[in-house]
Amino acid sequence: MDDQQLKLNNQICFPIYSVSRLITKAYKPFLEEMGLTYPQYLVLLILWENDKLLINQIGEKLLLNTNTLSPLIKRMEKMGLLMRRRSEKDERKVFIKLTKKGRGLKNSAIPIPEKLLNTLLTEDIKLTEVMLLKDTLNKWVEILSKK
Amino acid sequence: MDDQQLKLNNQICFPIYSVSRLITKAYKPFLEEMGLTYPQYLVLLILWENDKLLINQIGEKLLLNTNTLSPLIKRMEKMGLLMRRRSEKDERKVFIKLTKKGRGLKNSAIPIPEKLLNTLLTEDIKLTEVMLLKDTLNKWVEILSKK
DNA sequence: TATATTTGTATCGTGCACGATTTAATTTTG
DNA sequence: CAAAATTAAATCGTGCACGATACAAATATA
Repeated sequence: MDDQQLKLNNQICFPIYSVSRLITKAYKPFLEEMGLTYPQYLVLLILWENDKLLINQIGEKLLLNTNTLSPLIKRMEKMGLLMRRRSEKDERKVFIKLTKKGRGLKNSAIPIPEKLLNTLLTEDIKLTEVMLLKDTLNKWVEILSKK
Repeated sequence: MDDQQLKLNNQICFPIYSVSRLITKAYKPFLEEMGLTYPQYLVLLILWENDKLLINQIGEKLLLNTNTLSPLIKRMEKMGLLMRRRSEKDERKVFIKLTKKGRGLKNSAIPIPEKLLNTLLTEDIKLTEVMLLKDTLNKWVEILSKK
């Protein structure tokens, strides 16, 4: 039976799934200092770039729906990182805005990308490879998220 | 403030995390026909290659611990895909073995890798790129899982 | 051979993901 | 304008992930 393609080593998804989890794990010590999970960190990254967003707009950027984001954002509200406020013009909309505390965390986050990069780089993983992978995967995100 | 590296587009982890979820989603229609989730499919891939394994051995291959695998495997046992049997020589060990049903699913799975590849390939994603990415990420798994 | 340590698995609690459904507000349409 | 359709967010249920802990069996050690 021609089952070579069913071997774990030949799968395309398995290494992506594993590397995703391994890199999230690599972030963990840095994020724990800030009391954040990785998805919460992603929400902050977006809010540091955009001061005021709807839940849907955050979802578009992270490719997550409200069934994931609503509870996640409520947890972040409870942590004092952000505020939720209903739009007055359209009561269906909920604007998300950082609190001072949420904005303040940015300073602690500044060194993280470089620290993470350093944990990735080894004899066998060069900077050019990381950058190439990043560009390739960003392209994939574009293509696959539109399907 | 030098915060370029904090922009979502410059993150290395975000595209990996997103592509991982997007590809898992691409598997979904094929796996649903078989009544499987993606992690369950991974367990089957391993058991199709190795008839009889300890939970730990499955975990080593998938980089998952028993706190994830134990309930997952119990669900698969309930679905009639595999059996758990305590070793008689060492009562701590639990051997996992496919049932006939679990072995039989392999035939339905044979076409999946090619189907999935076809949903990935576009004008902008060539086969060589997929293969290169797979090899790079497999190398990363090796390196990162040993840290 | 008791005791301590290690090993293999299971359990617990929390936080995502995500399909499906619900609810309420707004917009469109007959 | 009233009914239908759409939109934005929330909720529900299930299944991972994973740190921490528990527990029993096996092994090592004093």
